[in-house]
Amino acid sequence: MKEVTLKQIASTLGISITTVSKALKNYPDVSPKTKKAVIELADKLHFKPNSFAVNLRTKESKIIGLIIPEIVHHFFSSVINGIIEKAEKEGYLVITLQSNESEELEQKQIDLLLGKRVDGILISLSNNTKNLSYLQKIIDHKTPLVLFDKINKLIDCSKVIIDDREAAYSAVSHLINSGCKKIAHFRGPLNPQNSIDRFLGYKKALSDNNLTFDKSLVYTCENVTFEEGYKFAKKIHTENIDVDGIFAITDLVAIGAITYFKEVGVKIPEQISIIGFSNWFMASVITPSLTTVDQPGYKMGKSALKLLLKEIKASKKNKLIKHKTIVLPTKVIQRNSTLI
Amino acid sequence: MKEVTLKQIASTLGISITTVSKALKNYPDVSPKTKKAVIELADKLHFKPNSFAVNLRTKESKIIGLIIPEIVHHFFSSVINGIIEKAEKEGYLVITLQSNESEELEQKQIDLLLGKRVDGILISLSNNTKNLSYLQKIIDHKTPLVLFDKINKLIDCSKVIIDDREAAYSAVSHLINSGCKKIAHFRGPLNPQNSIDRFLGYKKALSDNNLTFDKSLVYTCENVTFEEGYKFAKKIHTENIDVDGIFAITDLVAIGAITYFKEVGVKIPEQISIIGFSNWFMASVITPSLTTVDQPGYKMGKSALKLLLKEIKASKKNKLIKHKTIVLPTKVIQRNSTLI
DNA sequence: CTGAAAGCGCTTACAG
DNA sequence: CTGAAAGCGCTTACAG
Repeated sequence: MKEVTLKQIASTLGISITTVSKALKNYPDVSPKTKKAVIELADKLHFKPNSFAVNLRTKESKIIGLIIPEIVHHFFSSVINGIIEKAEKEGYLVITLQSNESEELEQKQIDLLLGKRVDGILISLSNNTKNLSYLQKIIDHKTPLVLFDKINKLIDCSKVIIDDREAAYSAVSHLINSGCKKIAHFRGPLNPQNSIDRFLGYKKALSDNNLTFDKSLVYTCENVTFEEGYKFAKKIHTENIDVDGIFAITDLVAIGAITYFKEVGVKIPEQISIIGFSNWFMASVITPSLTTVDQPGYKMGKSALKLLLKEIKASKKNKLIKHKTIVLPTKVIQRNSTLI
Repeated sequence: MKEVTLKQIASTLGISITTVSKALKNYPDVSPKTKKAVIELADKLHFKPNSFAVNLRTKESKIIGLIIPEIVHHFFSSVINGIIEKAEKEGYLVITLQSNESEELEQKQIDLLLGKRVDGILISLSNNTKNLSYLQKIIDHKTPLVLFDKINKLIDCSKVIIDDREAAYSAVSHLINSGCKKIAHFRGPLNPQNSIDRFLGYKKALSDNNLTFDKSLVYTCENVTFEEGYKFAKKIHTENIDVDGIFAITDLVAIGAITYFKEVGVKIPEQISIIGFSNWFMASVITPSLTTVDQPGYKMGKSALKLLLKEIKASKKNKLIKHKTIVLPTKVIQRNSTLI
């Protein structure tokens, strides 16, 4: 099938390419008669402007780049959902890439996206990202950038996050209010900001409630997996460590712990209470159902895209951009893995 | 930051744009000396060819379009994972869209992707897709198309699928071999091919094992949700319907049923066996763990992309394309929701 | 109201 | 080995 071009329409109608282009874009300086003729023929031929040419002229791709650590992940897939849905409504398409928690891949992907000349970039950083020069490169390149969820405070750009410290504080307070006195924390890796913040929220909740912080009760999940939750639960059980509550960095880790305790007959929540983080669908269907902190993925995706679009529009007009940080609310979802 | 162009490099070096372009593409007819000078300067200036211009000239976008019914879904997110990982390795980026099981949206998205002039399109059809003219449009447009998982047999293009009939046959045979005599089927909607095929596999397994097919034991899940699994389990229980095994169209539906039976104290698998389909991660962590059919999402994504790339290459050379259908193997994963 | 012309930044067939 | 020129298909400032 031959592609229809402006030239074709122009020559069939015996008018200039300029006039055809203007007619299709509804410029005021085209006679209604000409306009009508052009539009009719264009419709008939199913004319669609060649986006390659339009891109080249307008210097816009109408494409957003998105980099996340992992796609097969309830929270992140919810974020993607929010992003691409909103983007589509606003006339943008989204290229998604997965860093697989690799800093090296993430940097390569940033280059790919800049090379494609996407109009803006959304990133949730990998856990291992330390070198910020690539993020700075995006900014120097004048490509609008919004970080979400896994952010880095040192980068000067807009951000969409939850208040991880506050959310963790609520989670641990919930355990304390339900009677827990010795609370362990299965924390995330040492580098990412949100794993640091959740840890700090845990610590603060303990101290505000006059419980002593015991660093031997903090277990670090390097990869934030089911297996690690299982492993640390086993450690606590077999070494007879005195713990009556666990705050896990994420539902997956919590479910690993629950699975172990069930296997060995430790009663949840009677003997030990467990609270997770994120509110994956899974949390509601396991036994016992998991008390957790709801983290609004879909909403986060939508906000991040909205913010990015605003910056794209401002940057097109060469307006000064004031970076914003949006903090979305979270809440504890009470289920059966903690006492009421 | 000013973008570096061929023109700039050419004028700094006092040579022509043509020569610069050739040097960078390592054409043989450029002197080593010139080549060296060009490459060095280009490196120094971090030159990257403007992809808009390249696209316009080469008529290639190096972008693949992907449409799936739902992103927040273990199976589909695994497929996406396979697709974008493989694509990236092969020098392609992927635009993902979600049809939300809406035929109308799906058609709009096909138009969007064709408008963007993607090099190829991958689709897993929505459950409600009946009008095939849009798929035909892709083919008429000479844009390579590969359907996967949710396909339509009437479309003449390459496909990647599992043998749903065979897989369902194995699932139901597994129930029969473990002693079930009255097996219900929580089937999917009436339109999609794979829900039809799974139903046919169910029927065939019954008849091959001399069990009579009873259509009152077939329950149709319109939306294939947890809630529907729950609802039909409740119906069976409260109406005292004589059933000792259930084959559910997907793990989510199976888990809905398990959840209900657990609430009312029906023992699984002693009183009723349940087998799901897909092998979501969730299936391994609920209680009892769910016997299911493993459906290789990641692999399917990879194969579909590979096939598409082959067609893209062939079509660039105007070669005749022989469409292929790849059938990936599945297997029953025995867990605790069925008797051993 | 219409259109000739320049230009976006590249690639490539062709001439020298 | 080098480069002038055409062209990909559009947009838009400008002249008439």
